[in-house]
Amino acid sequence: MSNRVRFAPSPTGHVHIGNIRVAIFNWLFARHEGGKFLLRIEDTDRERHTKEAVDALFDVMNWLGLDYDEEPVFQSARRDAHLAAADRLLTEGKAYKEDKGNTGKGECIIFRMPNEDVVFNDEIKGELAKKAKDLQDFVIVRSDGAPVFHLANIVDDIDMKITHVIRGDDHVENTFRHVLIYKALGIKPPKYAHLPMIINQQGKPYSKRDGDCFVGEFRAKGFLADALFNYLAFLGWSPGGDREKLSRQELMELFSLDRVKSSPAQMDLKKLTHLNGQYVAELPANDFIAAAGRVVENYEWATGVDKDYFAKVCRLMQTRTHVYSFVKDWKYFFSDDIEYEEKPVRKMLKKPGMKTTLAVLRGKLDNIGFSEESIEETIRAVEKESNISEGKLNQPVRIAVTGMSTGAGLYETMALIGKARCLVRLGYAIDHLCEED
RNA sequence: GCGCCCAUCGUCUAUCGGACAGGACACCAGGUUUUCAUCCUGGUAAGCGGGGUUCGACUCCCCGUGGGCGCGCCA
Repeated sequence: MSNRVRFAPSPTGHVHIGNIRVAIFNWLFARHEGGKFLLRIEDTDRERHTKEAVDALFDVMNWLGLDYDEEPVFQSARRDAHLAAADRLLTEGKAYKEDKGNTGKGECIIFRMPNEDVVFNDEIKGELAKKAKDLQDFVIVRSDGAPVFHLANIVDDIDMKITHVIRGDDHVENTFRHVLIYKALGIKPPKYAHLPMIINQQGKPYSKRDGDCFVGEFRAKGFLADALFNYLAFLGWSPGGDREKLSRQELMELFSLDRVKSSPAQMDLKKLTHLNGQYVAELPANDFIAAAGRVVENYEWATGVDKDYFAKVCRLMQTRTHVYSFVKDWKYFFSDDIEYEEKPVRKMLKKPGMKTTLAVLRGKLDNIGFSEESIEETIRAVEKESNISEGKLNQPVRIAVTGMSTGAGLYETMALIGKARCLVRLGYAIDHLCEED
């Protein structure tokens, strides 16, 4: 029989990065093995399960290309099956009823731990064992009649014929109990593989307070699904070679559980950004234009931009856009109300003689055709006249024209922005940013 | 507290008893670009500590230390 794995999230509205990585590993395993990747929505925690939360989950999975093979199973719809299993355990004496702790809430059903040690072989961590004395009886059905996670999870896995349970490290302790339930039910447990956790900058488990912990946030910031997928696949796993940028197809072919590490991995935003930049750079120009266009819609300075002009800006900026959010710095292409970086202004513009030099340059630029070549020639000429070494005038001009110290090639940028605007900005810099000579 | 797990450059990792411990991100330096970004080259940087086992340990074992997880009528 072919392998069957499942991703079994409890939808809360936001999909956590750690959770989605579990989904990715399950997906990769299934696709590598030619098995089935199934989805089960564990929506039994009534108060948090909403239609929106489930939709958000589907949306994220779809975005990342995590396609599943059969209709998703909703755990809430399987209550009868869970309860039937509990009844069976009850009649066979493997569980009992009790008002645990005399709460007055009524009787719940409690699984009776057999007095025996438990051992299972984890595909990643190796043999894991637990002494009988370290395990206690536990509730499987609440006094209000609702099945508890441990029971529901197992009964569903059995019915879905799950062969490998690939989940987070935080479930290791549960597994000892789960193995015992399987045994009580007379069913052979699946194989288990526990993935190391993802930790934050402080080396602590990722929490909601860390920011950047939901898939939606990465998407909103302009990370590409393929890049995030690639990056996450390499957290806690590596194929062993020197390559780190791998296509989904390659990842699928290379993936195996025995190369998953068992120590936790820290998320590195810089590295993700770098990887993402590589993916962005090789995007077809039109895809980039379309995506950047969607981002730019968020800024009033880009309303009503000319399509051709925008395409030209994109052509200039694509290779230096590591993440779409960088588009926020494109304002100077579209508006004269630019924001100046303080430090470069101080360093490059507030220099003795700069005011005069820029004024001379402005005067000359006013009389040329404003092609890339002529702009360059003019700057060179002014440098010579003003006794400035070659190339040293570029940065001051860049700051004056764009407000920033980095960007695309200066001449291309100026030519694109256009003569009129460049002159206005040069004028502003001369009057307001330069030091009096 | 008890139990289980984990431990290589700052970070992600390779190594599966014998190599100058390799790569990537970040960082630094140089080169290219008469500017910026890319790009190229080079560099800094690691086996938690202590015992064993062995001819030989990052690798195997034990003890510490540090960290994580679990010990719910949450999932």
